[in-house]
Amino acid sequence: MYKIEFKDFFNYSFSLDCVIFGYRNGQIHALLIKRSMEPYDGMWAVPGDLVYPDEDIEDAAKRILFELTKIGDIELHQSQTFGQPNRHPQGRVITTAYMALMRIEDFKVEASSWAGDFRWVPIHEISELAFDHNLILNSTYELLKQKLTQDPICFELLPEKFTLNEMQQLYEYVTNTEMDKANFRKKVKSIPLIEHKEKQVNVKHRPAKLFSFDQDHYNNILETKDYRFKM
Amino acid sequence: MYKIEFKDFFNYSFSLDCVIFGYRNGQIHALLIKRSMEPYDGMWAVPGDLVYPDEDIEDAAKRILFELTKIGDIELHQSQTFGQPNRHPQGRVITTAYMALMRIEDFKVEASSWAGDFRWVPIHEISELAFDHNLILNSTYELLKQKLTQDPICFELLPEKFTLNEMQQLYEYVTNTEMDKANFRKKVKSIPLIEHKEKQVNVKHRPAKLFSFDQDHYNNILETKDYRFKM
DNA sequence: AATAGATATTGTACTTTTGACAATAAATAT
DNA sequence: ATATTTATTGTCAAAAGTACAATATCTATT
Repeated sequence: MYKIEFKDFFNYSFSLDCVIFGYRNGQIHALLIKRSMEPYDGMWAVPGDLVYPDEDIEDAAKRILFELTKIGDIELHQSQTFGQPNRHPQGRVITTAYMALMRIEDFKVEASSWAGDFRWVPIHEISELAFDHNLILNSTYELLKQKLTQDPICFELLPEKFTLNEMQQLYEYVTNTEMDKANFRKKVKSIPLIEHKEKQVNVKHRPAKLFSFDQDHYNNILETKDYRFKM
Repeated sequence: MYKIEFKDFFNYSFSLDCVIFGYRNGQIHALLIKRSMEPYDGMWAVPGDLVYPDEDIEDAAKRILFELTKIGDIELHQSQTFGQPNRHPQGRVITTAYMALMRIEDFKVEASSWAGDFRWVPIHEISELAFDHNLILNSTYELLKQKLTQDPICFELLPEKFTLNEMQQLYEYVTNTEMDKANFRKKVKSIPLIEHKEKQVNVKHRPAKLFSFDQDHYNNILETKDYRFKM
């Protein structure tokens, strides 16, 4: 039996992986990058990076996200932590996954940030990824689906102004069930949304009313009513 | 600006903290240990330990739990990961919390395991703990409360055979609301429980029927019915 | 301007679930 | 036998959920 010395306990490394989901064409996509270094050179992966020695992990997740997308001030949800001893070929690296949701059209490429290529890939068309990233991605997608039924986060995926049908399609997609329009509307009516006078444009039929979600407005309403989001 | 070298990224340490909840006298308790070494010598803390270099983190959580309680084969739920740079005075230690639920009466002390003292402390009477363990404990208690409404885990806290009133009291405790007996029963009736012919003994009134939860039985029923636990 | 086509939006009737509260049942103690 | 105490079941109205029908409002076409 070998003896473990104290210094052996400071031989770990710690990384973060940002699972970024976006919604487009009725499908949830994940943002993947193509690795341009070993290990797993050339393979697709969830964007991640090592945590700096003096950096808080939540800050690190924000930094990585900003370096990649130039988007700050976005909400991050901690997902799970993965620590199989052999998950990284170059040493003991434990990783925590964070989840972020964004509108794909808000995403602006910044050449400087990542050497390799990147892609939005529909969640059901993702092939083999580097490391244990398939596991990380799938677990985090499960978290997303769960959170969508409990918290008003679908609005982070939908356009700033959206129709109720767009919202319904998103829920039909993630739950994989068809829903009745009228009944869906009844349920949504209890959510404190902002109702615009504007309507859809460039459609060749009756245009739908546009709605949006405002966190402050939502919080204000919740102080008077007691309402719990549930879908 | 200092240059970070590759080796600096392998200067971390990684620990696990096991938040163990038990139920007794109508209150949720957490198992705490008294530290008998620096740092925070003499303070109470959530039991935790460093992860061995070749050890999977879930295995580590099971090991720690077993060393402490001699209980194996218990379900562990990953809670959150905490990584503030200064959370450990002796270096950069990132920690993942795991949650375990048990019946306090099943707990057997083993002198060999932990030098210091230990205690079951009611969750609302916990004072200042070592490290950021108050944060860890509170966050994990929130997770417990949330899981209790979604998954059939209350049975890990209740006695093997329990009455519906005992179950109701547990839910009244965690939600901090009084519930109607009749309506609580109606809700519980849809959960596939085992109903015993036995009744409560040593009570000076009409004895209540005893129930228990069996995971296999539960899973079997779920294959035919489509039922989703919800409290 | 009238009409067809398409989707948005509202309404209605029925079923299921929830919530408040009353009534009955089964034990112990006197 | 009766009082006491808690267990368990029943009832009824309100609320929420479900299926489906009816109406409204746009564009495109004649």
